[in-house]
Amino acid sequence: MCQMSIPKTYNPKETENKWYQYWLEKKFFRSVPDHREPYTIVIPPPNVTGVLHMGHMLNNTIQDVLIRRARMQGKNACWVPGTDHASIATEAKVVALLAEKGIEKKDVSREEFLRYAYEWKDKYGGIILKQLEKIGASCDWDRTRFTMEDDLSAAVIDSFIHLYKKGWIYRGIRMVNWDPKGKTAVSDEEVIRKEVNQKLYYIKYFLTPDSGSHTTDHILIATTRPETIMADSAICVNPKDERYHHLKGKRVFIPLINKAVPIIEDQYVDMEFGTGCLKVTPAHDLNDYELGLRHNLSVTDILNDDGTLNEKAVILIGEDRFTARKMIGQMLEEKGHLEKVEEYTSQIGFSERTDAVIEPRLSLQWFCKMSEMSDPALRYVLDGEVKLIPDKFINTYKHWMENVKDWCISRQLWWGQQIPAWYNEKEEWVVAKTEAEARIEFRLQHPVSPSDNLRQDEDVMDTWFSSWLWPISVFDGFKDPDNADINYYYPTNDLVTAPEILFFWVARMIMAGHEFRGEAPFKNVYLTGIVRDKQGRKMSKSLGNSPDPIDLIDRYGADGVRVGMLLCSPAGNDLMFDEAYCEQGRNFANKIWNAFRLVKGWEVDPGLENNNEQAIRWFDAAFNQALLEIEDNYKQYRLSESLMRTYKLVWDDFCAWYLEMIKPAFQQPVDQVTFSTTVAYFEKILTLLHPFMPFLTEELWHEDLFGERTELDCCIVAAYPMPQKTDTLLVKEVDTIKQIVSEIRNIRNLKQISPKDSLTLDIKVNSSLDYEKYRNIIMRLANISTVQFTEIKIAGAASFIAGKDEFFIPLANNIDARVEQDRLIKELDYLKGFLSTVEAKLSNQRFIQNAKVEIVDNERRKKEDALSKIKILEESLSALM
RNA sequence: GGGAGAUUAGCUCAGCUGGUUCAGAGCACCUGCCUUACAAGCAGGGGGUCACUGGUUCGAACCCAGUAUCUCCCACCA
Repeated sequence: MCQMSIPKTYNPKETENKWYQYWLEKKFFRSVPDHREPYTIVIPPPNVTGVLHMGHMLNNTIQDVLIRRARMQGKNACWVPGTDHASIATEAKVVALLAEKGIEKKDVSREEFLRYAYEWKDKYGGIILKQLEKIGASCDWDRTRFTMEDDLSAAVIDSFIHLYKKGWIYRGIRMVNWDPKGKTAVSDEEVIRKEVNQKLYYIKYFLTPDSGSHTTDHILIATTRPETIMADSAICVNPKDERYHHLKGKRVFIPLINKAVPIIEDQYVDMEFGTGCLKVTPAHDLNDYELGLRHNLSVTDILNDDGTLNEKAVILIGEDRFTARKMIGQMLEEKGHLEKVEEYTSQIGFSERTDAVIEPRLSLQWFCKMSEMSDPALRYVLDGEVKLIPDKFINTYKHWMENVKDWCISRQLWWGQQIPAWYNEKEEWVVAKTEAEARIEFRLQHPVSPSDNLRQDEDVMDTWFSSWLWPISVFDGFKDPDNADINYYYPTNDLVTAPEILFFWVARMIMAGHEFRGEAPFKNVYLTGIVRDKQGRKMSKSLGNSPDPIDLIDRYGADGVRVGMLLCSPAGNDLMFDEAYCEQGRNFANKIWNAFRLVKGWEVDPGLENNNEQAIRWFDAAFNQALLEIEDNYKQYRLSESLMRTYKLVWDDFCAWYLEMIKPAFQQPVDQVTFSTTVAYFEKILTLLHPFMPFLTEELWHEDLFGERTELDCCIVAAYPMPQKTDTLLVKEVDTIKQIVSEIRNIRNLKQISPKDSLTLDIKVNSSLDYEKYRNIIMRLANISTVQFTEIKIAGAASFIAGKDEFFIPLANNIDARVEQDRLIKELDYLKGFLSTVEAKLSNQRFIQNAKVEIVDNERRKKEDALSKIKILEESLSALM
């Protein structure tokens, strides 16, 4: 037989690369504006130096499913790929690379450093996009963008100037989150808070001699940061705190450096915490800074930008802040200043990118005002113009938008777009695109100031200040605001991203969309779950609990991994990933492969008549019913359920039932109608499967079973099936037939009758179902040699009821009357119990009065059904006795 | 400290407007099968106090209140 030439298992390795290349060659991913309806997704640009992890795998699989389906539905599907320059992360990597070569960042010029950075980017920048190809991502690669390429950088600069002119970007000294490892400021959103075990030091500050008191010679202060005592400007107590009233206006010495500072009073101090005394360190704590402003305190910054102590600290100059902390602890101990040390846990901020402990630091930075932009951005979501899926994120979004603070957008880095501000020797400055324009600006704004030796701001902008423009800039909406692409593709349709960057990115894109295009950048935001391991831990490099997606693809095939990924991705929830899901995906691919082998092996005898009409009609109905449910799930972005329904349609309905119904006996030919219809069904199934399993479906699509294909006749662009009217009655009838088949198989199992031994079946029909139509199907599926209709109960037979009808399998001497009896009694008991609950309902006057008519009618029907079944069972039982 | 969500079979989850024989699916498990498409398979089967306690209702997995546990987000308590 010819099927012998086809391997028994599907081999993804051989097909995946072949078809991906073919799709590329034939430009199926390419999209240009035309008359069709556009369907657009912009990729959340991965870090240019990144490698594919499970989060990407999930994210991009979802995008690919959506884009492939849209493409097959005849839309002009455009998926724009690209990468993000990720300033801190990339710069950190380049710094590390230089360090390996023994070079320090401060020893190279900006130009040299950027050369190294570009070298690194060119070497590793493409990796993640190549990896996306492996998963089958059908991006329009001709549109690949990079957030730091010239055009996109220009967009960043333009938007900066635009917002500056509006007064929404300003420069100022503020307390910022300082990353001492990256040596840069970061935004509030880039600070990750973690619970950390710390020590709470209780330190004695002795009163100055002129403050002498009869009752005390010192005041006790609790702090987690003893290394900052040298920066103390005051000691603060709550004015209501009677314990310290007598110390008001007195002064204490800072231990070790013996600097005198005042004791002040402020409501801010919590009397319950620690000793009720707070050391005020305006340079190194946001609250203290504000306290300092209120009380006119001096600000002493004792830290360098790398977190070491500077000369203002007086002692331990050059030591790292954490080393200094331990050393100060010891020194205080030695000098008798340390009362005690307690264990203490509290939340500490860490840098998102470098994981360094964030240092609150006063510095001169650029900020973007958020209040004007957050209002409209909030409205888009509240009005439903931008849908968040799942919608539980609306609340979080709202809360953030209503409490958003100004955005620190300057970074003390070199990798990124340099801030377009220009300074003269007097530190006066203007904002302008180029030095030449800056000079002009200077003459306008500072006519008497020198403007020849201009110097551009050293800092670059936050990466998110370029990625928030992404949906516009990838279509050159800044460079050429009225071009064909932006007019056609913008606003895009769906954005698929992780909830972690809802504020970082999504919210800001909506702001930018509104500000620069007057329109939100997308209609739907699908927020995926977080990929976790079986124990529920987030997958991360440091834990080493994340499988390599490429390795998974090697082992299970891209389709298998895609299916596995989606199977465990309930809409809106985190997903507990387990490789077993990939195995299930692989097995599914294999199942389809083997269904193909079966059909492929059939030979057609044109002389044969079709006697599978009912099966054929049924599968058509079953397919349509499934399709309706699948479509409904897609509409709600329940991809996992959409896939599961497809899975069951293929495995259960098509393979387990339909193919078994029509399958010709071994080495027997099949009739033409059955064959052609089955091939057509198979083809339809391939289209339904394609978004999930692009490679396998494309491979099968081109098998000659499906006839000649022209070059461009590919599954990737085949028409996606449209839901038709479904014959639901037929589906219901076949459900009954399936039940009958299962009952017979069950009898075989119980009586240990081999499936090879045929049986006979007698049916006592009490309903209106026309079993004649299903005679063939029952005979084939249950291996029944003859089906007879009977008016009376058959004695000495295994029996069961389906619907209202009775079925008998005569089993000569194989019937144990007792067992039969027990079975019947059990069923009877259940039915009687059920009947009594129904009757209880029906005899309840309040139920009759209050319940809807349909519900009451239904209960009556249930009662009748139960009664007639009970009657049948009782008769059968008495026949047995 | 504030807010949001969750809790249904061993695991991962559906269960939509309270009402159909409603307690489901997939996987896992158990039993029997290498039945010429597929053992990555076939057939059959077992498995649940719907977290707990009350309430509303003719009727609650579903609505309300409280309790417990978990997850996430936000927040400056040294």
